[in-house]
Amino acid sequence: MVHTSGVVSRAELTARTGLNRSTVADLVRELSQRGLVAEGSPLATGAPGRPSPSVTVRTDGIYVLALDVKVDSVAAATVSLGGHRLASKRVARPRSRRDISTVLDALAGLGTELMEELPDTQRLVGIGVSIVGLVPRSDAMVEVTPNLGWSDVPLAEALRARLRRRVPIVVSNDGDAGALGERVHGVARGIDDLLYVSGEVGIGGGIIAGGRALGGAVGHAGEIGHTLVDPQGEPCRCGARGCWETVIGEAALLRRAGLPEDGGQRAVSQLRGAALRGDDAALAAMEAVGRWLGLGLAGLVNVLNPQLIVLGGLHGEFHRFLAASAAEELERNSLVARGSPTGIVPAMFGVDSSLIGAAEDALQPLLRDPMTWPSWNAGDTSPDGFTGAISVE
Amino acid sequence: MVHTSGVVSRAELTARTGLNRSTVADLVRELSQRGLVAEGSPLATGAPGRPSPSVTVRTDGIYVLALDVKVDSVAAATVSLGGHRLASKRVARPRSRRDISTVLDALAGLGTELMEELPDTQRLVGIGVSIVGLVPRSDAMVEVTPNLGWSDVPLAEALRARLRRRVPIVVSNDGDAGALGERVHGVARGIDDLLYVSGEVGIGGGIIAGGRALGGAVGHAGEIGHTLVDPQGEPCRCGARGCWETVIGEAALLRRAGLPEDGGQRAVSQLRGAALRGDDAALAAMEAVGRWLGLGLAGLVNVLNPQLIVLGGLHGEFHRFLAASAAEELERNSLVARGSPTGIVPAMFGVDSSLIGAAEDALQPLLRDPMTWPSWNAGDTSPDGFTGAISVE
DNA sequence: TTCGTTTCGTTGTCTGCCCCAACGAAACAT
DNA sequence: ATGTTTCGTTGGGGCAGACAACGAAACGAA
Repeated sequence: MVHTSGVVSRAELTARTGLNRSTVADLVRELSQRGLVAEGSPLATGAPGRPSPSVTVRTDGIYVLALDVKVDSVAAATVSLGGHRLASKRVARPRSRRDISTVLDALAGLGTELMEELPDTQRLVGIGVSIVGLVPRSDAMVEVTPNLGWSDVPLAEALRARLRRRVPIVVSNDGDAGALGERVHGVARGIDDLLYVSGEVGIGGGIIAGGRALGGAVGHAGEIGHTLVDPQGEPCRCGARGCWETVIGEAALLRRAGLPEDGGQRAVSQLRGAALRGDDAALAAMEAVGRWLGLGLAGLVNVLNPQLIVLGGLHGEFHRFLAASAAEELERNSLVARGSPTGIVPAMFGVDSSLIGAAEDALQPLLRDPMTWPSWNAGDTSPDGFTGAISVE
Repeated sequence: MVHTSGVVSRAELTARTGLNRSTVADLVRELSQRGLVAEGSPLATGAPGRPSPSVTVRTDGIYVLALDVKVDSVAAATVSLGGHRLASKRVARPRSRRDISTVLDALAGLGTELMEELPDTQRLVGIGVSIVGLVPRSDAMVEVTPNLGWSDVPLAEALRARLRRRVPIVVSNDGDAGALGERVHGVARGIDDLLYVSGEVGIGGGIIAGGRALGGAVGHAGEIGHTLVDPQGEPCRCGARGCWETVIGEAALLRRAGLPEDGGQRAVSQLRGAALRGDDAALAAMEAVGRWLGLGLAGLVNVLNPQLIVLGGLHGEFHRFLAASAAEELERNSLVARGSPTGIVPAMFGVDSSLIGAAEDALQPLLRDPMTWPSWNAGDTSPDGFTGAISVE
């Protein structure tokens, strides 16, 4: 709770947990002794009564490394409790290069660089990786990434060998991580039912239902880019025909705007400029993609009834140009949306939602049980650099 | 756990709960004192070691009344712990009659009739109602039932007035109830990720994800009948165009088979007969509907990644005729299904899945906390007939 | 400024849930 | 007949968190 809020009064913790004042005091003391939170002077509320001391996350105790693999770029960040990015770096990478080893080397290099910036007293507790591809829940083997051309990559192992840190490495799907990031620290804070759409070259998605990530039987849920919207549509990379991705993906958007559909980031920049200038073709392309976006969302809203739809990546960036037509089409085509108003908002973290989500994933074990986790007092640095459980995943 | 299993050994309860033997013994003793379970002689297992006594649900202690409103029929059942139907009755009703009061009178009459069959020692603890329509999570007001022509019906209140029993009444959507029923006592027992499709006049659905019902923001999730499958398709009752329902619903099936599309149960019977005889037109209709079924399922599987798909109602009945083509189309069109094999099976309870689910809903408060619930020993029958919390919903 | 009110932290006590260990009982295997 | 395995039973104990009483720290009205 302190992690998601950043700062909370102890009284508020009491109210929100439903625990007794004494219990909350005990817990806060213990967390404080472990170097995870700090108690501060009361926040001026203006309300009568004795003021309650504030509890703040410490950003100088522990941290996690977050890594992100997209089609056009890789990124890394060091993230502390509270979701604060201590440092963050994203570098473009040529789309054509399919050599896995090179990508992983670059990624690990980025991560190492950022970790070395931090003082020795700050301790790494986990590594979270988000990648555009199917990631099963059971292990860290990435099964298929149609948009990268990879398959069956033991990502966690490969990164462990390069990073040489004895901490758990968790791998998750780009869409799932984005949803998590936006829910915990972004625009969807506190929202229990949300749909996150990450539009890039392909369309990914992440679903949070009833406050929990929807993973499905093996963790493959959320592949919303491959829902059918037009049985007579174009063939898709996935083998089917008329997938949503084929009408709202980057290629479709560029093509409609009269730009080269494999133009990559350059073409997207051109499109952005054109749209901002009010160029007719660009705006028409946006509007048309917005309609297909809304049409696909209508089906998803009927199935999932989310409270909020968060657009990440491409569609988040172009939210202002396509949200209106998407919302209109959603309203027209969704029985559920008519009875349960569903907002469509851009992601707070832009392309970095999944990076924040990956960090959150890596923090999970600590957050789930901060008390039995080894303590990170500045004093007791173990020679090994890591004293906790050494799990592979 | 005893409720879902019917009979379990105490040792198995220990293993499955992770609790201590002593604790389990205590709990079983208390449940037994409350008249909810009975301890029996050990089941012959043939394994070495001291045999463990069996624990059975008592079917003569408490019961719930389950009610079900479909387009063509209404049904009632009295259901005990363990999901045993003590009595059950379904009556057809003319589809044209839209008079709400008449339907509710008939339904309440059915319920009263079944309850009066039971001895006075058996105590009613709740009433569960399933209905084909949108039911918000927050209250018992049924918002819209496109297929019945009702809107904004205070169903719980109306039934309370007719049934005159002071127990909680819970109302839920037909699809959600069906999914629950099949999961707890039917073909999907113990499966944590499943999609239930109830094909009738309209197509309803129920989703269980991660072991919990997926309700969405206001409880409207699972309206899978209105996902888009063909933007150039026919208009649907819901206001959109090309909904799944328009190509796999009863009307579509009958039309393809050359039967009157509003022929109702009679026409469906004719179709069944024709299919069983091997009539070409009937089989071709089944096959075509199976293809559309699989196509729609492909999208849903991509989004939800269920472990199992349960076909209820019409499609459950005709499973043998359409499952093959549906499975083929699913495999072809779903990226997720290819990596995570997804079975398609008919519902165990046929049209009554939702009836069992409604009963399960009504049992929930008792199951959630059987210890603080008032005890139902034969001795302490209160004059009022109900001693527990008197909640409206 | 003073005093009542409100809200909160602190401390000691207590309860309920569950674990644990030792012992004996009831089955199977040899 | 004896060892092995699995289990129920009993008494003891630990721990999280509730509860109640007291004092402290703010605000508002006189």
